[in-house]
Amino acid sequence: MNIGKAAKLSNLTVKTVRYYADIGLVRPLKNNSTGYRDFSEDDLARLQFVAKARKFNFSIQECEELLSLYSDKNRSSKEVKALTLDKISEIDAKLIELKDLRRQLSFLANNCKGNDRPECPILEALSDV
Amino acid sequence: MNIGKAAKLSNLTVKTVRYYADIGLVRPLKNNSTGYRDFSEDDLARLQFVAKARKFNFSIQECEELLSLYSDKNRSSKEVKALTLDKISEIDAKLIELKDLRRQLSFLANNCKGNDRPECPILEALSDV
DNA sequence: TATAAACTCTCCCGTTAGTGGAGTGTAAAG
DNA sequence: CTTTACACTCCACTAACGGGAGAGTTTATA
Repeated sequence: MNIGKAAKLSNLTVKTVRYYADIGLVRPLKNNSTGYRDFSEDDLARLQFVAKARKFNFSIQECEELLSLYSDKNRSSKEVKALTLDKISEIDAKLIELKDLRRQLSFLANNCKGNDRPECPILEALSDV
Repeated sequence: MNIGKAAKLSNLTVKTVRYYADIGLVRPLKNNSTGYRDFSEDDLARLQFVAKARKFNFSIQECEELLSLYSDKNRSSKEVKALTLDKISEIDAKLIELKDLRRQLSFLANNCKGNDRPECPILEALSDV
């Protein structure tokens, strides 16, 4: 199938699919006369897989690892689970960081009157070394 | 002062300070004979301000806005507070997204035995369109 | 059949906020 | 006087695409 159809069926943009082909995440055949890419059902499955994994915050490289595990019928579920747990840890770290940030910003915002006067504890905090 | 000192006093790398000078966030004088940048106390204050604001997740552009409010003695604290509240909303949105992601990944991980067998509900979920 | 619309291609630049390195010049210390 | 530390510019690279130009291809319509 052409790139437009592959994109539609995987919920990706044509640009993104072309990019994935460029970096070798999928390897569609190429029509010699037109230069058009020809995506197989397997290519489509990979695109759909990646589209989903990307939504789960997996990086492109991690998607590649997952894909190679996916196509390896002898893989152990252990490896996949490890990758997933790593990703959860990453998310946890980010959550902690963001919560802390939110706490600090809220504190500053709560102490700022937010009126027409220039006194501003937020700016004071930022300029305070 | 030279860039090394400015970097040290603002807890930034020399590379980063040079970058901030390149994009005009600070405008140190330049020694004509040596080409060395010469940072004033005011430049330093701006660097320190930005270093801190960046830790609060403000983008460079937002740092510029905050800086211009900072140097405007007639600004109203309202504007600064609005920027801060926007940032908090942004963080909230990210928190929701990450929590949801975590929930889904945990669910998958919990259902995956993580052993030497190939059956893996994580991969199944990713390949399931 | 002619033509217009829709689709595809490659190439290049821009995004964010810097980091790394090469090659070269300057200043301070021994 | 030489080594060392510091400074400079310029270029390339990062992640994951998006935008747009300019050109070729396929399909639909008049």
